[in-house]
Amino acid sequence: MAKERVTVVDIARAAGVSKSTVSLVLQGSALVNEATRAKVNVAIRELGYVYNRSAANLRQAKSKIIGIVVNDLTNSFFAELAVGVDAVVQSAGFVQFLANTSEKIERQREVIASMREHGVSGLIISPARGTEAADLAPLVASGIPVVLVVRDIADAGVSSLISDNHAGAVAAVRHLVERGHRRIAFLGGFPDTAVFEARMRGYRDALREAGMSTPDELIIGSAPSRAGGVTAIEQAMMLKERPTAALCFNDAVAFGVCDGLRARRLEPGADFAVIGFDDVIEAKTAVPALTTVSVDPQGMGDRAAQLLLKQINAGRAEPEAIISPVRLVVRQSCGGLVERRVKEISS
Amino acid sequence: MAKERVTVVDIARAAGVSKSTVSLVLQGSALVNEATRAKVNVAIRELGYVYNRSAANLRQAKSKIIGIVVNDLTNSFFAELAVGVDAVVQSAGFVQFLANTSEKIERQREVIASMREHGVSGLIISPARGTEAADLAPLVASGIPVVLVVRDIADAGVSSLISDNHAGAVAAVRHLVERGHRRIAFLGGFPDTAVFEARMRGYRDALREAGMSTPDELIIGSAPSRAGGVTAIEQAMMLKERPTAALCFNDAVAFGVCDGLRARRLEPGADFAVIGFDDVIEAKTAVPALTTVSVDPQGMGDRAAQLLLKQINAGRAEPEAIISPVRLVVRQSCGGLVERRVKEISS
DNA sequence: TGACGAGATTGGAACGTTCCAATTATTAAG
DNA sequence: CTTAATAATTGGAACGTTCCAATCTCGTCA
Repeated sequence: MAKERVTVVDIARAAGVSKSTVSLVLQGSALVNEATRAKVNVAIRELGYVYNRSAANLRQAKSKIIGIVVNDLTNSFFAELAVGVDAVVQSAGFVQFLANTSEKIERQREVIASMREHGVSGLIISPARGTEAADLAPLVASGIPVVLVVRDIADAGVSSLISDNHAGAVAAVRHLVERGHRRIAFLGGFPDTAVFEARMRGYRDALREAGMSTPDELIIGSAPSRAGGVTAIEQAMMLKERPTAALCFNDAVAFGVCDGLRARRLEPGADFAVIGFDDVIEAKTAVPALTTVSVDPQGMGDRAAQLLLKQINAGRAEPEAIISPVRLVVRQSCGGLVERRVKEISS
Repeated sequence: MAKERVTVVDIARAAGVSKSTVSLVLQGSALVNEATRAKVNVAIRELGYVYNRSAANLRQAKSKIIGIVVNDLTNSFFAELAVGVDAVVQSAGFVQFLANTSEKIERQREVIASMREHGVSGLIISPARGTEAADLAPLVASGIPVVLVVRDIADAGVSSLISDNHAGAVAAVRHLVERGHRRIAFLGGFPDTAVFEARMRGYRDALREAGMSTPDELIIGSAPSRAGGVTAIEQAMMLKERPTAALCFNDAVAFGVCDGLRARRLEPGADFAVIGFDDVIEAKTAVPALTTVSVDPQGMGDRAAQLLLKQINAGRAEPEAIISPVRLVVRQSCGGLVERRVKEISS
């Protein structure tokens, strides 16, 4: 039984008013009398009316849809980011298109086009590796607000929200130096990304500041995943002069490094210090709990969404580049707190 | 500079044809002459035309949007499920609305309503805890195809795709029994869910089949998360007669159980056998690699999307209840393969 | 009493597309 | 050369909403 669609004129007829009045109550206008508003509302409920946003946003240009495109939803950092965005966007009465690009530029192009066709009123993008300003040019030319997260793109002319990768890496390395480490590695990540570049620069600067050299052999790239971490630490342990500590590109790599250490019968925290980056949700509950640079993905999604909504409401806003502060969360994986840890667990 | 929207009549004028013809080339009709098609296409490119789907789907009822609502996107199982859905949905020319309910019924109601307003042509739902058939009634009455995943709802009258939880649990417990375990616990999960019920029943049936009793003290619920796993194993280790093995509600719990074991200086795999459920992506790379019942979330998302698309194309299809087969993937965390593992790593 | 203004309500045009029926141009058959 | 059939193209109505300008109904004030 293919039901006929119920439209505003149906409910207008049922309530004995005009469709204009119905439209007014739908948007909560103050112009309409309490009594008629009530009448209309019961008609709406009785007929099971569902609002047709396609029609509405054909008339007015504002769509109540925002798009979010992420490069790897499988990575829990991005999943949490999406959750953060979802929360604020939803409570602002918007709904989100979410698309996963799997780091494929072509896919990204397609989904952005598709989102434009659907009339999204703003876009949050965590760009795929290798995205260039030119890829976004038609989008920004159309005047749709865009917020880049996690990875910035030079000269794209849009807002961005990235974490303070340099400062985070500096803080992490300082901490390791204070703990007495002298051979500190930087493990994981693709060297051709801006994020890698920033974190690695922080690593180098902190070492230089401590009067230490930064031998290239201690910088070992890999896929930014758990599996990548395993291979990176294996490679590091092949060196004649092995490192005693590592700053990892991200938490996933750090977990992989822990796995790799255990495979060699080394206990992360006690025998080798490891620090991650991002502070994903598992970092706290892992054993040993991961010392990491907290980026708070959910909070970042939250802020990105706020920024986007602000720009949507403001019409044509100037691009802002926000650097999100970051803090080192010291837990057990970098050693030094071993006594406290044992005490906690036995209590 | 607020650009004027470019519409089909603009490009019709530019190409010297009528808007009807433009519409025809837009939908790739065979009716239009090659030469005019080409003319129209260059006009489209030159004017930077973007198709307005709102307008299109106001006229025709088919929307090219499907919705997916999940109860916890933070859990990588669901994130992977969403990725699986995204892949097939996208290559079918659809785009997905994704919403996260965080297990809140109210949130779920809102997002489903919102998706209906946006005219989704189908919905994949992993229902929040406590969802009842009545909650979905208005949705199914409207005739929109719905596929339930992961969690089924009795008498909802819609299709469902759930994994064979009972058979998976049976296989896992049989495996532990064959390895000589006699005290086997069931750890984690909320007891009031259908999934818990099915897995637990499989656990009981397999024990009974082996002529073993199933003391209630060995069944310990918790949040279905890593942290929940830690508390569950702690509780299990308080017992006078400790278990020597555990089937966990899901992989997240299993990881937590491993964490908790290590905190007690017990090595998962060697000193205590643990089996998970779901086979999330980290299960393979963890150390020890997790023995688990493989549910293949991405594949499940894939199949759910296929099923939904089939129903969308078929118009009004009969609800199907698909039980997705499941297999036990034996890795290192349940012991018995310890020698092989050492060999692998030293090679 | 008439004019005025505030408060409510309303009809109709407009948004950008698709679809139908109708038209024109082209070719083939008689 | 006419007619029929086929291939291309087209104008206009329709989809369900919003918005504007217009109207209607009161009560109030001079």
